Amino acid sequence: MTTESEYLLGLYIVEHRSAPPVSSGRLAAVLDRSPAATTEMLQRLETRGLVDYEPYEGATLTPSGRDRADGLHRSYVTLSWFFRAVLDLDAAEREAMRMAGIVSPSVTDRLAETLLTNGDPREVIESGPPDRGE
Amino acid sequence: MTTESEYLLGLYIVEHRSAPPVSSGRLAAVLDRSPAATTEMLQRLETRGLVDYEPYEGATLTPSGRDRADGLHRSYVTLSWFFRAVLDLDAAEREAMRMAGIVSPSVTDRLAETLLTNGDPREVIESGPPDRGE
DNA sequence: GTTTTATTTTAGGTTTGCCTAAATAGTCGT
DNA sequence: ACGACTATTTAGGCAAACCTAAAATAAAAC
Repeated sequence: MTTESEYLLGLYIVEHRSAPPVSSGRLAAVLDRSPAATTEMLQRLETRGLVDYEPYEGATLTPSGRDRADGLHRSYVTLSWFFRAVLDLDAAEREAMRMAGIVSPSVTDRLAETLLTNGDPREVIESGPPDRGE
Repeated sequence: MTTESEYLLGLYIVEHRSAPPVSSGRLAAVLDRSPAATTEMLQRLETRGLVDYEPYEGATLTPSGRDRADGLHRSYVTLSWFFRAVLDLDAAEREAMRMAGIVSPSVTDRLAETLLTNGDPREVIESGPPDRGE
């Protein structure tokens, strides 16, 4: 299920940079996979009700997919922030993305809480686009 | 390569609880896999030079495998400590184990550094058995 | 020293995810 | 409207891990 998460998060991020649907090629580039593999996965995600997929057009997150992606994005932002602000690591963006799908919510939730309590709060949660109109 | 890591770390931990070699069944129980899957993996690890494997006996980490496992164990201890002492999560042992094989060393290294600098240092690095005679 | 029991291994099969190459569909210029 | 180009999809394959059931082996019990 962890690969699935990467696709969902990638989709989420791309959807917020330019309007959906997201083409296979675009997503493939972001995730560093072949377009063919990406198409295949998008089709799989559709059967799971997580995206709407239109051949030659691209994919759009369904409400259910967006839910999942939203949680992943929250984790991603938290991790990313932690890596940069606390561990002082740049270039850990990609790693944060990978990890968002792997770490259990209890960990990222607690991490976020801890950061907000002990650290500079502010743009932790709101640093990404948590939603935007259809 | 992440599954491989789990096996190496499991092997490392079991080797330090009772003397090697580690049987398939024992390792299977620790990693929550079927004995058959474990046997198969041990054979694969042998072809990669990471363990010595004796049928019906079990596996022993080679120097090269022990090197790898040692790094993983260091990460594991760091993560485990972080989860418990900073995030105040119990029962994250298993997650720490899983993550040790996934997080890049740069992250766990920096995490360890940061903990040692800012937190209660003490038994962070030395909390596990970092080595013991053959 | 057999037989029973427990463990380990092999056999056979499945799923997931990826890739390359070939086919197909859309798009744009003229 | 046609051809050329580009992007996407399908086809065919492969590798990694896992599982269950059956066979083999080792160890213990009698």
